[in-house]
Amino acid sequence: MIKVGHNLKFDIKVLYKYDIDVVEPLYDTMVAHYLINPDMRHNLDTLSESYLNYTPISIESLIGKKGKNQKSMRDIPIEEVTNYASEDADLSFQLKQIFDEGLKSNGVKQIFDDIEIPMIKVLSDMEKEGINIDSKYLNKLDIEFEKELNTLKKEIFNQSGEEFNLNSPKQLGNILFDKLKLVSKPKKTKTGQYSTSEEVLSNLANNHEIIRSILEWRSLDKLQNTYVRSLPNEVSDKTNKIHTRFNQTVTTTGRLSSNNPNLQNIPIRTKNGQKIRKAFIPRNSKFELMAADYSQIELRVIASISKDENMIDAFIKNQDIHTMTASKIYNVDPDEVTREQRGNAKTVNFGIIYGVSAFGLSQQTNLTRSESKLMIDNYFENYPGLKTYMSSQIDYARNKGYVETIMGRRRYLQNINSQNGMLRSGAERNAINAPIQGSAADIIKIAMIRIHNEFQKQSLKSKMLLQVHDELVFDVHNSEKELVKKIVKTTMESAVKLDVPLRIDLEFGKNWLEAH
DNA sequence: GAAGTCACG
DNA sequence: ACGTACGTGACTTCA
Repeated sequence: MIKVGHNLKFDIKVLYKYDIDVVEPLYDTMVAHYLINPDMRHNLDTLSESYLNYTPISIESLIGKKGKNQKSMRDIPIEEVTNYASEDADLSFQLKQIFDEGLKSNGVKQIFDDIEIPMIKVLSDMEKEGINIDSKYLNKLDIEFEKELNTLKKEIFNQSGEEFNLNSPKQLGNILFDKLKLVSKPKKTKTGQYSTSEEVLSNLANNHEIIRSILEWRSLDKLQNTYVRSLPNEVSDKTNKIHTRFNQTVTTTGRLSSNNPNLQNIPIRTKNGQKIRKAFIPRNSKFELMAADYSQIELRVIASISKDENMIDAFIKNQDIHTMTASKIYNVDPDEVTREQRGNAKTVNFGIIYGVSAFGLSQQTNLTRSESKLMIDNYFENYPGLKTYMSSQIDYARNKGYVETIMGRRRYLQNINSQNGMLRSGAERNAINAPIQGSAADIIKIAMIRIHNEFQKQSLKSKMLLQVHDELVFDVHNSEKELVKKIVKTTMESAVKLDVPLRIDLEFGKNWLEAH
């Protein structure tokens, strides 16, 4: 019997608490509408108004306005709740009839049936599983960070000659640019305030000692507030684990997002950041964490869909793509590519995925704008297939009004024919980026569904816990290490057939940092 | 609630 | 000539 609902993942998780396992087939109208138009809002009230011309009973009329006086559903007479809940079910059922048509006419029925609907149970299971963290360790880290922050704060106030609120960009801007007059023409934000962003401050690092201290204080303060102090508060009393929520209908490209807390932006790039990653641990001593991430998935996707022979060749030969790119654009032997050349090539490769501009590239490198332009021209001469592909994407978007991923997921581009040049070029960058980012999302979702199925089929103790766009994190029982490794590696690498191989890196560890 | 900033892919 | 990298979520300040 098919279960129709709006945001079924929520219902599934509630019912799970009462030991009720909701079995497929499922039909989720929130997910359906996300595929029909990912850019729009997908809440039931809005959809009901725009598709059914009906304004539902508001939740606020039942339990009151948001705030501390808001009642709970428990406090409401059963008759009222019944009325509200049945309307909810009815609306979702009515929307189904409409979205059935929409899914078909938009060509997204298959991705709905084969990817997004199966993902609901995969994500429900990941969320209810949760991940273990070492709160004691984080509390120790808090003390360590606190000491360092105090030292830095004293230095900063000494150097600025007065105390102020370091968290206030406004006050900081006044100190740096009015009082200390670090530059004659400070960069402003769009509201006219002095910009004190990391990007601006880094460029001033040699102008005054205070800058280094501020940058260090900023990054440490961020880590302390967002992770070290917050994560322990997110641990569930019932399970002793952190249960993030994976949003399936938020991004415009098909990626997931994660919140409450966000576990897709746990630090890794800095030394201090890595200390935080160490706090993510297996559930007990019989388990280890295992992380498996796709290597260069977005570049492999663009190589394959653009059919560019040079880029395909590099991936088939399993060469370092950034080194190969540097070798081509600087016209030197791969062995003679310098660190700087490889670094620049890497930036261009990323730029390609985002829809490069000479300006953007010059911002990200130490190249001038004209050097950047030469670099890009040179790039396209060496990867001519990419240039052709990119213009064909833009043409396609202009004609059809949307672009699509390898699995047919669409993104509509309202501004692709706009008279406003800025809006138009923004849409053009989306026309290039969305199919790449979105295809990578399709691929990892397919892998997740198959891995989840296989784990269930074999009744494994090991569990999939997290997805971070191109990475999956597992809690693996010691007795299943080899088996799980094989299932995950094979499934991820064979999720789809491209013109280039898909490769993954996979490691075990006693924490998330070690598994990376 | 918007703006600014910064953590991640 | 003009403003620009793609996609997110969380925290703090300030009007």
